Amino acid sequence: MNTNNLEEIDRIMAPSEAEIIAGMKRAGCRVTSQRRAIVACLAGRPDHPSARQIYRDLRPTTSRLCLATVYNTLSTLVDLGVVREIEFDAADNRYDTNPSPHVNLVCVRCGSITDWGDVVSVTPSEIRNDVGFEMEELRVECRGVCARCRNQGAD
Amino acid sequence: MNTNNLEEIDRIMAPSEAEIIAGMKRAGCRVTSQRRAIVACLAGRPDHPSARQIYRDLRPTTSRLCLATVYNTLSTLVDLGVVREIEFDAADNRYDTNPSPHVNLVCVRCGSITDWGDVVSVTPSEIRNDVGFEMEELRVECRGVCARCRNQGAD
DNA sequence: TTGTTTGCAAACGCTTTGCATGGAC
DNA sequence: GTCCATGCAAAGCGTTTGCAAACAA
Repeated sequence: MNTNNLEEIDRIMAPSEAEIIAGMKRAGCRVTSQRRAIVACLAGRPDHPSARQIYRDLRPTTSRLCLATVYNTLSTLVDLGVVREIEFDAADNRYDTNPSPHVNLVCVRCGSITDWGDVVSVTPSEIRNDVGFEMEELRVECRGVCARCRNQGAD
Repeated sequence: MNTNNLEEIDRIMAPSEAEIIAGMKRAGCRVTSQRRAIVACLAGRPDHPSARQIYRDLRPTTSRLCLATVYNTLSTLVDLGVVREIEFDAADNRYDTNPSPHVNLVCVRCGSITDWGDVVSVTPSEIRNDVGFEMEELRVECRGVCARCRNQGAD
């Protein structure tokens, strides 16, 4: 299987805003207006914004929001397992609501991160039997130049 | 092919201290005592130390060394293509002298990073034809618990 | 001698924390 | 009414930078 439409993947696999909110309530978290806005912002977009990006996007329309709250909320969502943290750049974490294994295509020029397909070549049992390492999560990051940047810069 | 002895991989694939020094000279870089010490420290070990770890290890035996120099030297080595930067944790970059494609086994308990095997499932042409993304580098990071930590903590 | 590299210290950017206020339950 | 979440500001931490001194070539 090789699904090559990333928006389709997101629509099928990623939890919706309502599902995330429901999960938070189930876990005993309080659903504040700020958290609702952050979840809506994250669940609705196909890219993988950083905490700062989310803050900048939300600030004009969200009353009473500070950056620390964005960080705290994202941390909560990561703990809930509904959001994945991508340490793409040492100085800018990105967040992803797509829990299925996939390749992150990271553009080194514009910094965009998009999803692509799935990865099945590395199996937990293979690694465990070999070196005793218990795999919990697989991150595949493909660094390069995205189509848009390739078209813009003549390189 | 599946080479499962990571030390063997390092010995075969990773450039030696002398090779790295030679490469620096070839590129017109000056070989200072600090740079020599940093290269020796990095080339001789199978793990993937951070800049701070290198600094701490070298400080007792290296006269006149500061952390900025470690960062500068590592940056130079990355530019030369002889060292790879691994953004494993948002607040602690790791450096790797193994240029061949492989899986980084990252232990979420002790922070150790070891190499494992090779990865061939994702091909640049496949991605290029699909979404126009020009792949330059593939990073595969497997997060989990290493054998030593599994044995220590009863989990 | 020349120009790169170093040490030092300060700056920088992202992230976390402490505490009083505010709001969800 | 309780207690968790927020805002604010300051601190924390890794990393980078500016500049004069040191040193490889």
